[in-house]
Amino acid sequence: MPELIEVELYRKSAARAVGRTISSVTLPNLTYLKGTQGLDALQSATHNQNLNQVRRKGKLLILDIGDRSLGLRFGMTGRLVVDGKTPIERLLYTTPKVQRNHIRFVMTFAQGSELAMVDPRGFGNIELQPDETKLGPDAANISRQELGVSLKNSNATLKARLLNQQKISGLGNLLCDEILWRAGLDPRRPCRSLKERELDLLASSIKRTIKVLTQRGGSHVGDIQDQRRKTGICPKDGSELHRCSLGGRTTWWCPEHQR
DNA sequence: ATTGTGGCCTGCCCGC
DNA sequence: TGCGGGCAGGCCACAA
Repeated sequence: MPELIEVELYRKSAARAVGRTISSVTLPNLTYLKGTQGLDALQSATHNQNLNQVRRKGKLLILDIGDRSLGLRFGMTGRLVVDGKTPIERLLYTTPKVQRNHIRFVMTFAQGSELAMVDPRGFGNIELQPDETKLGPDAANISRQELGVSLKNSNATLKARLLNQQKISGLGNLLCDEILWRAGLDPRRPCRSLKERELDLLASSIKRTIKVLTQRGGSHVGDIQDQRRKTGICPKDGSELHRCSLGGRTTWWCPEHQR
């Protein structure tokens, strides 16, 4: 469940390797390489090149290498390990143990040490020159006006739209539920039904929730996280939370105050 | 075009 | 006790 908050931690962790020279990359399973460029292209694009910068857009971590870019996607269970350290030991829905066959990608530096991706379920991938324009504005920086554009004229449910990385990037299932719970908005609402005042609320809830959960240390430490289960109770008003599937993801919300 | 669904894959938990 | 089914959710291919 690496969402924007976790990937931002990965970015900071990877930043320690900026300025190093890449001596080799290892990809135990070729299916982990996504896109049109093959292994040869990846190797020649990285060999003896410098890691110039590390950026993030949504859940995509971007390594600028020489004059190329390499995108890292972590799927549900992907962790970044830099110089043998990972900023997140415990990830929801997966084990903290590092198994050899879960190592999906290793970048070795001439200066020593390495940057690696560990991903038990293998839903993540890497891609040379990922198309960053496919991603909507980053949720951590999205403006009120951009949010309006992302949601307007859509019949999709609010929840599904917030999960759509092309419209707004970086939010995953847990963050979405927390954001909507805090904003008091029903996740099943069609986007186009939102009033201006409600969009204001949503925009500030996105900002606030990301800030608070970043301080707490992850997407999984929201106020309703412990209640995302059968007979879970709304921490605000004590109502029993409802559950349904929206955008293909399990959604929990409070029928009392989320309207 | 837009929106919804299923499947990828592994590990954990629950019930029989 | 041990096993198997269900579930977790990021993302893509595909369906309606």
